[in-house]
Amino acid sequence: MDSWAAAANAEGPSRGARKRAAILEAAQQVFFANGFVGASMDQVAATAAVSKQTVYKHFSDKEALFREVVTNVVRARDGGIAPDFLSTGDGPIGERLRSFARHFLKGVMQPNVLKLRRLVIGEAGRFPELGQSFYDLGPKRAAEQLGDALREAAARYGLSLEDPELAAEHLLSLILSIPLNRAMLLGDENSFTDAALDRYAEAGVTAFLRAYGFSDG
Amino acid sequence: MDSWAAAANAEGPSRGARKRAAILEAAQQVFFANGFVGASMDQVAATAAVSKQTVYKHFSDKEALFREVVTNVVRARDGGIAPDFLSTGDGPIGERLRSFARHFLKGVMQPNVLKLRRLVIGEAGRFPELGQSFYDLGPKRAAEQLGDALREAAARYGLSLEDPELAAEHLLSLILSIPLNRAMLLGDENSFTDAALDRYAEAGVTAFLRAYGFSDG
DNA sequence: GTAGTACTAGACGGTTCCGTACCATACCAT
DNA sequence: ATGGTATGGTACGGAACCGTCTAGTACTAC
Repeated sequence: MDSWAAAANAEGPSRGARKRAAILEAAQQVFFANGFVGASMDQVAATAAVSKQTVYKHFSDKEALFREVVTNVVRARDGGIAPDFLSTGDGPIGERLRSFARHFLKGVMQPNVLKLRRLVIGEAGRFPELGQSFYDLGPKRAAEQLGDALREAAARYGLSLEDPELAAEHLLSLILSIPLNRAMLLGDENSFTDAALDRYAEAGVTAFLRAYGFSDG
Repeated sequence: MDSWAAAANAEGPSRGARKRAAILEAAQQVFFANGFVGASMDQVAATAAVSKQTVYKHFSDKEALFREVVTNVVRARDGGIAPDFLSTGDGPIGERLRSFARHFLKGVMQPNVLKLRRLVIGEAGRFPELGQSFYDLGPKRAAEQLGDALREAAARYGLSLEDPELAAEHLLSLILSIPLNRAMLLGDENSFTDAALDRYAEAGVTAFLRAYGFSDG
């Protein structure tokens, strides 16, 4: 009879879980648009089509909700970057890096990731631990994983990388620093086409290959 | 008798100008610490040791004061970067770039500049034109000026730079992307020593010279 | 069906904040 | 000295917001 109940009984999330998810998504939207101080709990409740009481039944207060939103998005973007790079097996280093760079840059430049980054930077004073989480699971992880991959690749090419993680950070800087910096300061309307991002990826990889002595291919 | 009045008559700023400056400095401090929404006008007045009435006599409202603070700091850091690079005359390109890189990185990583950047990024949605100003007078100008200098230098070395501004942005990325990214996300306590910054500058310039075919020296 | 839980809708106290108003006081040119 | 102006101290209206509370309603499990 009740298809909702049936679906819920079969496999769907419980009512509470559904409400909770709706609140988190609404809160993400509101916090992304207005920042922590600028967002109001009434606005979150209204956007989630939920009573304010329900919001406070799921999250103890505004700060807790904010932390949940941020760590939620950070975790969603988790999983690391290594697969992107390693999946292409053992082709020529240039193509592997270019493929990785395009994919990675597209990922980092997604609107939600940009909004999260702006939010975390803006609230770095109020929530230092969130900045730390973002850094550890984002740039830090990327540099570590890419550094490992670069060391292997360099060995295969008979090159010695004395500081693979620094090399990785240089590569990441060359790839995404230009568009990311622009996006941070100029807002979301001023976004990039995929083709433009690909050009930054290509140019960054090309410069990196020359800087670190990899023969292009 | 009245040394203040005498000084004021001789050369000092008027009383109004002094109050205005005090308000701007206090507002800078309060906005940097709490963001636009988080800062209160009462706090600004108290920090400036000034009545709130006086604040509103000099600045029409909170937004106007905020804009003044930001454009003020942006202008203070104006003057461009070209002098740093060009002043060293026509020595070897490697040394000129290393000297420039150390100086430039130290400038960008000053606490006030970092705080301003965080503030502008955090409020980019509310004040897009401030992000634009910051970008135009900061990264944009730096890339343009450095691009010009690089084109000249390349010509002298018999190299052809097909896109000097991209090369300049690559150099700037290599120099400051790593510490700047960290500083944005991890807050001010986690700051860098001058020696650490110098290492980033050196490593970035070294990578750049190899990437763009300049013989090091 | 029925008990128990989750939810809705709205009001409320307490607080904060913006921008203004009022009046007394300190400053400044003449 | 003195009149006019800038400022200090403070209170106030109006609004927003957080977190709580109260009653009534929908849903879920048994």
